[in-house]
Amino acid sequence: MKKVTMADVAKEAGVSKSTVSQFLNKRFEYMGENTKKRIEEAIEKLGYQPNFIARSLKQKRTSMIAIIVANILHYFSTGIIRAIEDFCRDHDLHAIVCNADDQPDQERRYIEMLRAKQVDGMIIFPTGKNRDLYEQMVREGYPVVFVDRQTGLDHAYSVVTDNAAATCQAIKQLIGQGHQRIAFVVQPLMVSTRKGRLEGYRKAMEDAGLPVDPDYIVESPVDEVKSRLESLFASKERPTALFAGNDRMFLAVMEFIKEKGLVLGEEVDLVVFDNIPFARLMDHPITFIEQPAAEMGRKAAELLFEQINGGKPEPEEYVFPSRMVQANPPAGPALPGNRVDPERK
Amino acid sequence: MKKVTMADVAKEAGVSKSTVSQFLNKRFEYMGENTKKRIEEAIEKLGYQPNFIARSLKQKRTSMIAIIVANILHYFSTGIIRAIEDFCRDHDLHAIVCNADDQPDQERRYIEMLRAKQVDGMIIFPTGKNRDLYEQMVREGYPVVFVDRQTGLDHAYSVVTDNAAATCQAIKQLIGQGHQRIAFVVQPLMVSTRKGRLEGYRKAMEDAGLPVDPDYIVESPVDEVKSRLESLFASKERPTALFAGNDRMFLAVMEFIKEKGLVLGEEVDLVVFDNIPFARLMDHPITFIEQPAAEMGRKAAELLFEQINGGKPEPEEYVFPSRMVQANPPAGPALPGNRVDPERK
DNA sequence: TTGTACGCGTTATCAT
DNA sequence: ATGATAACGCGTACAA
Repeated sequence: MKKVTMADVAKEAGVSKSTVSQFLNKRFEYMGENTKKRIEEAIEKLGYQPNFIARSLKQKRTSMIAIIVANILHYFSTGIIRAIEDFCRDHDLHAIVCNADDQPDQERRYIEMLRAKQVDGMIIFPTGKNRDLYEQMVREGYPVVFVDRQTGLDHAYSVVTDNAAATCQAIKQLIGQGHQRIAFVVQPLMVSTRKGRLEGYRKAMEDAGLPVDPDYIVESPVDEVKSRLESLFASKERPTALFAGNDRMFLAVMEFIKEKGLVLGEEVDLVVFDNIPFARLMDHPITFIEQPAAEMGRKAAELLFEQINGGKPEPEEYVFPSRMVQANPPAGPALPGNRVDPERK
Repeated sequence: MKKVTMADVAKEAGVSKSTVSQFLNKRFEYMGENTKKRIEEAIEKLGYQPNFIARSLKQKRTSMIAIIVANILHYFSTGIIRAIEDFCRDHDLHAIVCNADDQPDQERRYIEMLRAKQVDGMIIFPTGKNRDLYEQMVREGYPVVFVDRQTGLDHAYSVVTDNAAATCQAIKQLIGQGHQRIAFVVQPLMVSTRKGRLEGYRKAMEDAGLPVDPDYIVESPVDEVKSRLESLFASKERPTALFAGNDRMFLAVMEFIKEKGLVLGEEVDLVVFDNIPFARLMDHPITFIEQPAAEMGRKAAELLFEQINGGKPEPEEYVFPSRMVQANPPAGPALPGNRVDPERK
């Protein structure tokens, strides 16, 4: 019940605290075989467990890093987290995960708390609204890596995907299939990822000489998407394809499609930025843009690890490519009625 | 860049460390207005941040609790975690999450590490294989709450659901719909939840006077389920209904159903223990058994909190009821061809 | 009302 | 090879 300390072990083994400390830190070079054994036995007998808190106080390092994730509900986030944890397991680090729930205040609270707790470094999915904090950390040389979203800061380490390029490619594929009215459904454009994806959409449309109708750009919180789509479908010519900005948008869009009784692959095609675990269960063709979460998480962890150990990795920004994944590629005829043959223009 | 300590603040403000400490702990009772202001300014000027590590060492409490989850991939787990985090936010605690990945060794590693890190208590989804460790913690009076699964330990706090009763009810519903050959698909029966669910299945079958054919009890790791079902469907009379032991089993079972081209609600009915976020997107009728994750998480956090503060909550075991949720209740005729009218026996 | 001095459990630096 | 002692940054009697 009582905490047993190094001093207890030392007394039990008939040696001094420092010798016990040496033992624990595996500095056996000058240690006699039998003192070693005596200490071992004392530890065993007393059930001694070292106190990390005390060690951290002395060493000024906690062997803990923190992951501050903007929203843990994204499947992509958990993929990154798992990769970081794997890295940590192999490098004698421990990761603690905090969920900002898309709220900048929470993010700020966590960052401040974690620095007070002396975590050795952080990997942050920035909400985007705490630039002053981000900047301060970078300026002070505190180890930090930004993931998924860009901060616009100089000399900040970041790991992101090619949002614009991947989206552009996917939209071009839709256009190639004959789609001309493509709605772009996205959460409020506060963060770099969403802006990048929109940019890719714009580029694809413009490259194809298609108009970018602002009405087809549905910028809305997740819980309002259905009604926004409802009005879009009521007031305008219906889009023949939809782009969902991430996995949570996808759920909302799917609910809309289901309630509306639309048939995917016939009345409407769908592209989703993000992969999801149940993609294979979908009964209809959908295109998912998959980001390499595992590689990204690993790279972020590596970058942080190097900084913690005093390194200055180069380069500072890593951009990973995404790839398209087809769920249930359509087997039927090439051009359902709602599309325009791109050759027949 | 340099860490600024209480001593620096004291010097800057021209007072002593203890006065600064009083200030930080809001013991203003006997403090002069102007010393107070001077300290405030000094803190501001130096950008002082208290060091939690040092505080923890002194106070023997870290204000951190740990959640050790058997497998974070379960949707149910994340629901519980979120509820615990909410509670912590309101009680000046911080929760750190560790994923044992269903591996008892990992669980053991985490538990030992976290105790060394002096976390104030733990909420554990036990893998089931570390009884000695669990028992030791309970015996030492270390604050701990077990969630989801039972340990079989006396005087251990636990929060679980009525696995047997809920399963029994769901199976009875299937039987009431005319099903007689119901396959029970579950991961290896190492933990109490799975055993409880099987017990509920058995009871429902026996109560209805139906045979419990061991071939219909498919006990298998997730990644082997498909082939196990394959052989079952090849060698025996096909089951007309399936029970999936949890959400991951559900994914595997659905893949099987899809590959096999079976039509849910017609050729086969499905009951799943666990709810999932995309239940509403399913195109076919499925019954989900939903556990009250939020309430369970909250209760677990409360039980832990009370223990940390020296309380001995009563009772020790909390059993929460689950409820059935229908996705896409069938609108069509009551008795498709593959079922037997229960009245016509 | 404020300051002094010690303890928390460990590691680091010297001695021995 | 091992031991004595001083940090680490904070909280807290107790003294002033």
